[in-house]
Amino acid sequence: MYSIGQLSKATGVKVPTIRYYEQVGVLASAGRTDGNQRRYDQDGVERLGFIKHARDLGFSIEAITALIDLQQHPDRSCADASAIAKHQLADVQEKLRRLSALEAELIRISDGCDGDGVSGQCYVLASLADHKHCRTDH
Amino acid sequence: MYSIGQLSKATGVKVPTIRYYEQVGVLASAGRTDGNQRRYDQDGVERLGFIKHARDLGFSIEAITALIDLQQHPDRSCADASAIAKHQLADVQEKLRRLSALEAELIRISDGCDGDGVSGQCYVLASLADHKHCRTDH
DNA sequence: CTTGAACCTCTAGTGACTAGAGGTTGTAGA
DNA sequence: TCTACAACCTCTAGTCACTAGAGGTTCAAG
Repeated sequence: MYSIGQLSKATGVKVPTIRYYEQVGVLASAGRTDGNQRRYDQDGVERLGFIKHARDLGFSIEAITALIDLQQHPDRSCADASAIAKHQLADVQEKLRRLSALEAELIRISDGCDGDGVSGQCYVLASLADHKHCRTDH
Repeated sequence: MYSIGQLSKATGVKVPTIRYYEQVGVLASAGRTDGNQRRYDQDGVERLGFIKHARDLGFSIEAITALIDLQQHPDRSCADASAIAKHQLADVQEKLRRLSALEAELIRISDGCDGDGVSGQCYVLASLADHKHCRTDH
């Protein structure tokens, strides 16, 4: 059996975050000692590992709750799990697309000023003040 | 003179967001009518345009406040503006790096399951449960 | 002068935590 | 068995950048 601190070390998830996960219902409530402290078994370690891995991949708590629910019913269709993963992929790809445009613009802006001038002539400030400088849309 | 609604249309920033910007101090307080309604001049349009453009590029409100402060002093060195832009670029590039790794992993996970099986055999769920499936670190 | 769209302030909610206060429990060493 | 004290407990509030809604006031057209 693990205390919450030991579970935290085992999974790399901070103690208050574990309590938060329990509070919002993504992590099932742990058993308690007589003194009301949480105790976890190996199963608990695995469930939290699943959550951490999914969070690291950017899945929302809501999506993870749905995925865990599916995991609990091995006989159900996995169409939903597939859809959630594809949705998350689309989300990440959209963010990549947007960030690439931002990167291009920021490189242009950054390159225009090496910081040895004066604000009045600063290309960074001028670029931000006037969208027309921009090469991409964002 | 523009009312807050007209300023909103002119800049594409929502009315409550304009009030929020004023509240947190990134947008200077507007003049008021006798009836206490905000009124903006062309200068106000430009300042909000600057904020919007910078927000679209992902700069934090705090960074934008610093940039506007620099803009107000055209004789000051623009080293700080340059540093803020470079920092923002580094930030975006870090996010891009991370998201690219996530994308690769999510493609792998998504490709492993087309949603016509059963949860117990689902590659999506199996991958999330076990980090060992992963090709990249994240 | 009336109508109603647009304005005002204030509070609370979002997501996913993080920080801190104030109190209790578990466990190692004496 | 007692004593420290680290680790635990709950609860509230704060983070960021807004967004939503309540309840009341002002502006401008007809």
